[in-house]
This record gives sequence, structure tokens and C-alpha cells, in this order.
Amino acid sequence: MSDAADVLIEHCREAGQRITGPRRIIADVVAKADDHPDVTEIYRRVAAIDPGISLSTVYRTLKVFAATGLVERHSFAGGRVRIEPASDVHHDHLIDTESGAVIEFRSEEIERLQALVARELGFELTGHRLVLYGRPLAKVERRDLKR
Amino acid sequence: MSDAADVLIEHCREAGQRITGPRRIIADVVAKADDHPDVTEIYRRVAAIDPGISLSTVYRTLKVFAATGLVERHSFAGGRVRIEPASDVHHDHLIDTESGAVIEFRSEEIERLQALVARELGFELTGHRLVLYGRPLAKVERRDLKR
DNA sequence: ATGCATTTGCGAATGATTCCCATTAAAGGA
DNA sequence: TCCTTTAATGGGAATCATTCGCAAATGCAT
Ligand SMILES: [Mn+2]
Ligand SMILES: [Mn+2]
Ligand SMILES: [Zn+2]
Ligand SMILES: [Zn+2]
Repeated sequence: MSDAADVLIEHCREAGQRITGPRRIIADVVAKADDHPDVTEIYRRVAAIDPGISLSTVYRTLKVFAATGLVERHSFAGGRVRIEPASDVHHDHLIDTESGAVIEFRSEEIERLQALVARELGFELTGHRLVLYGRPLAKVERRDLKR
Repeated sequence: MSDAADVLIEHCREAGQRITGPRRIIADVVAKADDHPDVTEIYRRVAAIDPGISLSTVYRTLKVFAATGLVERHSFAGGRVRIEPASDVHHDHLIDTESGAVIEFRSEEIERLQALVARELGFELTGHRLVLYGRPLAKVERRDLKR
């Protein structure tokens, strides 16, 4: 039981939610996930620990965690929602279109420009979704980067 | 039958697709749509012209149009796909979280930074998805914009 | 006009997510 | 520890958007 999971559980309790067996396990699985798994994958990992936990409960619990801000739900291309534990520092994602790998990044400038663009349009930016899709550069194509 | 629709039909023909009655009508409806409608809404508009056209055909035809690059499919929040006729100049969207309105914008700088970030990560940017969510500023909050 | 490959309409099938509800089990106090 | 209250669970049905399968209809090149 990682301490990251303990944090999830603690926040959960503070939000007035009951701490149940399934929730402990789901919190643990989510806290350990560093690969943006989809719900079915989380269900698999949870079931490996306690096969009695239902898919319904996984969905419900993730929704509770998301509502409490403990978990983020992404919808990269392809129907199913993907999950990651909420991180203290916001980041966006780049998808390797050849391998499907998810790379995280943070661009201070893009973040700032987004808020600026929104304000120019007469809005206060409340959120955003940015996903880049890219093809890995061959080694020889990378030479110009080193300079 | 707008000329924008004719363009769709013409590209469709060049792509080796047959020009059918349903396709003409769907092309016309899509070409006129300036509000990012979902598929069901397009179906409604199509059915208002020819009630015999099926939802399946609308889905299939939109897929064909999208594959040929005539139509873009967005997946803003909320399950269903939303459609817009492909425009010559790329743009991104800001969603007014209070009204649900979709505002279009284009930021040269953000576009450039995206490519830059991708390259720094070792990728050639092949696409991206950017959606901003914002709350409309009250008039009094806008004063600092005029400067 | 004829023949054939594409399209279409309709209904069934899918896949992800949510809903329903009888049963189980936290939480808090006696 | 033993109740009481009430939220959470499991399992299955229900939803919703989208896709499939296939016989019938229809473009289009000849
Ligand atoms: Mn991430
Ligand atoms: Mn648009
Ligand atoms: Zn961001
Ligand atoms: Zn863009």
C-alpha cells in the first residue's frame, strides 16, 4: 500500500466518503499507475488483487475520485477514457503515433498563451485540453537539435 | 445546393467515390453547417430534406468525407463526435462553459510552439488537438483589455 | 440499355459506461 | 462490542453512440 494511495484515501475520507476495501485497492492501483491506463486495465489490476471487486465499482470509484480531484480522466483518440492520478504540476501529453506511447510535457509558454488567447476572446480560461500527435524523429533527423 | 457543397461533391468524385442522392444532400447540409453539429443533428437536417436517408448512411458518408479530408471530426467533452466542414485555414476552439457555444480561434504562436515542443521531445508534430474552456468575462472585468 | 461493383436501409450487434436494486458493510454512538 | 443508519457494492440490465451484415437498390462505365 503506497503512501500515494494513503493520500488518496485520506482525501477521500475528508470529502466525507467511506473508506471501503474496494476503494483502498483501487486507490492503490491508481496511485501506482504511471501509464495512463483505461478503466478496463485498472479493473484487471484491481481484480488481480481482489477478484471480487466488480467493474461497476471500479467505474463508480474512479468517478468519485475524479470528482474529488484525485484522478484525471483523459480522452485521447479512441473511445475509452484513460486515467492518471492527479499530479500537483499540470502537464499535457504527446502521443507517439507509431507506438501509441504517451509522453508528458509542460510548456510554460503554451500555458501562458492559452490564457492570453482566451482573455482576448473575452473569456477567463477555466481549463484546456492539449494533445500533440507526433512521429518519432530518426536519429539522423535529430542532428539540428543539438545546436 | 451551395457551391461549397459542389466542392465537396467534386472532391468526392475525384476520390473515386460515387455521387449518390444521399451524398449530395449530406454534402449540402455539412457545407452549410457553421455550428459544429453532432451526427444526430446532421441526420435531422438531412432527414428534413429527404426523410428516406438513414442514420447509417449519414455515419458512413461522414466517415468517407472525413477520410477524404472534406470534413473534420471533433470530440469535445461529452461522448458524441461533432462535425465541421474542413476549412482551408486550421483553427482551434474555445468552449464557453456557460452557454456551450463554440468559438473558433487561431494562434500562430501556439501553433509554432507546439511544433517546437514536439521537436524538443524528439518528434515531428503530425497533428494536435487543442480545446480551451472558458467563462465569459463580465463587462467590468474586460476593462484591462482595451489597453 | 446492360452488368457489376458500390451504396443504401434496416435491423442487429458492439463496446463503453451508467443505472437499478437487493444485499453488504462502513461509521458512529450506546 | 453491538446496534442503527445509510452509503457502497455486485451483478445484471439498460443506454447511447457508432458500426456491421446483408439483401435490395442504384451509380457508372461500356
Ligand atoms: Mn499524464
Ligand atoms: Mn471549427
Ligand atoms: Zn496544459
Ligand atoms: Zn491548432
